[in-house]
Amino acid sequence: MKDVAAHAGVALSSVSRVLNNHPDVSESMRRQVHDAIAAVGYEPNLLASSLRRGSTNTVGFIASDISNPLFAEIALGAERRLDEAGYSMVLTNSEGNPERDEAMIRLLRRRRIDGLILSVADESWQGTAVELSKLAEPVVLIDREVSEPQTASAVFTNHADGMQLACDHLLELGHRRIALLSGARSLRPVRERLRGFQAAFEARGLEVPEDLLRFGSFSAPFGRQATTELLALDDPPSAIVAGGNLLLTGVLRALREAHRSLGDDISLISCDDVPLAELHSPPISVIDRDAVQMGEAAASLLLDLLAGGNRPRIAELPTKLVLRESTSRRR
Amino acid sequence: MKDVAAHAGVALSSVSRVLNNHPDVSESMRRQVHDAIAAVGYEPNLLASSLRRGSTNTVGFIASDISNPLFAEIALGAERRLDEAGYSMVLTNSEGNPERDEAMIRLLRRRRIDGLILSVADESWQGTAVELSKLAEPVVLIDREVSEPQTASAVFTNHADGMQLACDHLLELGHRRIALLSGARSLRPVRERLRGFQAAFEARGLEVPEDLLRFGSFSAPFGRQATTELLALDDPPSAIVAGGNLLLTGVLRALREAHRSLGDDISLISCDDVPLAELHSPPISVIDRDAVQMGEAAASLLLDLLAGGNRPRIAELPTKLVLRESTSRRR
DNA sequence: AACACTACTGGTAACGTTTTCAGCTGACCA
DNA sequence: TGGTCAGCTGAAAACGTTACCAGTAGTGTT
Repeated sequence: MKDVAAHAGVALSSVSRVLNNHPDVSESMRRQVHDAIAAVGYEPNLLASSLRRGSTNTVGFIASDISNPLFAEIALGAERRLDEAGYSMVLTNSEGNPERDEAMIRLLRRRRIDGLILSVADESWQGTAVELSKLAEPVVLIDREVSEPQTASAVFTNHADGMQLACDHLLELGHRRIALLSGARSLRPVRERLRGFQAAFEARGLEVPEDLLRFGSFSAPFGRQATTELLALDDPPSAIVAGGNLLLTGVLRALREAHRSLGDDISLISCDDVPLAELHSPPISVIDRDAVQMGEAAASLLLDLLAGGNRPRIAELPTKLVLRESTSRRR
Repeated sequence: MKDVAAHAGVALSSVSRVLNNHPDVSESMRRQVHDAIAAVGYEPNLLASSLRRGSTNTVGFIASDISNPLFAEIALGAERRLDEAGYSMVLTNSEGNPERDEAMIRLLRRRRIDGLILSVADESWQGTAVELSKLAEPVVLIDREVSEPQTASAVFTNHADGMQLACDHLLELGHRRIALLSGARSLRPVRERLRGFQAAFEARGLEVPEDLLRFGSFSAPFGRQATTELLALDDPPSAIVAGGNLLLTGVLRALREAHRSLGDDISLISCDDVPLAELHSPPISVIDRDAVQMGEAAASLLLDLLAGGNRPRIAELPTKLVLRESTSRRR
């Protein structure tokens, strides 16, 4: 910038004014400086600018698993919305590890991000709460409830509704032994889905098959192992609800290994629509939601807080049941 | 930091020395300062630090489509390796849009990243070359060849080999009318796969079925449309090779719509192993590669350049053919 | 002719670090 | 006793911006 100023024969501050298109700058000055910028090949230093301004125009996004297409879509939606508003987003990956969550929050805080969108790997992890409490900037949670920043906004999915619908559909088809595979109970979606699951049974005065509830992790290996165990029970389930696309792959592997015919021997509903569900034969029913829209909603809530809206807000997005051929009347 | 210094009754520079554990600092000083840091609740400002040091300890990663699990895995591998080396990675998404590539390179440059890993959306896009040429920091390309930074290292996949193997397998099964669906020719994998495809035919003295070659984009809609068109030909293909997981979903939709039975009416091989390929019925043969390893290799090459290795290097990773039941003898 | 006012410009002090340089102490040695 | 040296510490100058304040020139007003 000094070079530019010297080359244009003007003061440093004038260059700055041109760059930030401040109103108090004459047309001739503007031209002069722009010429000098081109001549010198000037490249602004955003570090210095951010340091001085006290804001980075950057928001952080911590995903718990970026290779899960669901999170990728959420990130996509958020980035689009933020981009429109002139913010840039830095995406990081905790790989489902709460300690990485901690480290990422700390790092982004020290990088002086203006805001944070995240979906923590474990809601009850203390370290995460500590790091978040040290963060003065606005926070938006994605499908998570944590104690610490009471000022945080959040975007929730109405998992309970979708699950109740799905479960009700299975009950309608005559299924009673319905299994539920899900992640750890320290995650909101897991608790909410369980709530919907129970509600469906209770609405009909039926007892919830507690022995068929499996809470482990949102991973393929867990889905496979849990399914194998369930199928080996004396009184095995006639229907399974898988709580996510990774669990689904595990379930399908286990079913294949056990030579069970989907939709025929056993009914299946999964959560979140992925190509695998649609293109499987038979096509698999899912409880779907709009992930891109979730990301957009999260970004909007954050932008609201960044603009000075200091009351935290909650956005709740719907789920919908997509029926395909993986569910059929109990034989 | 000033507060810390005041609280500890020492100089600013001493605090800095403690923080960067410089050798010239007494035990008592270290304790004093650490106590003050805890008391004051000091939080380092990485912007200031980076500005002064002239390095950010950050590398950028520009993916052309983060919701593609393949890129997500590459990013994962890269981030792990960089993390070990004390670098942090900021991930951005060009959404396959070369103009976003440009904008992202510019932004990261101005943020003063120490290095860049990227897979440009379009190798022949001028703007990208211009932005890259202005970047003094080391660059590693992922499966791309671009003119500009001659100093760039790159990690390539041996697509030609895998494709030749796949194609040879189909020829062996008696197929002659083999279609190839792929992305734009301005991408290295597309050219290389075509090369392997042609090589397989030429090795047997057969003519390449030029009318069955379709270059569009790595997207589901293109896969579907191209497949539909191919099936409607007077002399339709008896086998299809799909150049990626998104194309695959399009192909499968089109086949379903046309009521063709996979492996029976038509053979299919896809590129990159995804759960859909393995769990489809029948399971789909693929040309596979290790995406995580690609990311790690890219990071290693970059770290090498960052450590002062100024000769660009190329790493080539293998592909392997995984045969499943989507390929069968031509009837 | 003095004045106020607008429209612009230049100088300079921050922002929060790191790094260089010089200085101060005490120990050791001749 | 004086000198060298190691071990530590403090002061201050950067890094590249932005924002405040003061100033100047020109215009219009009374």
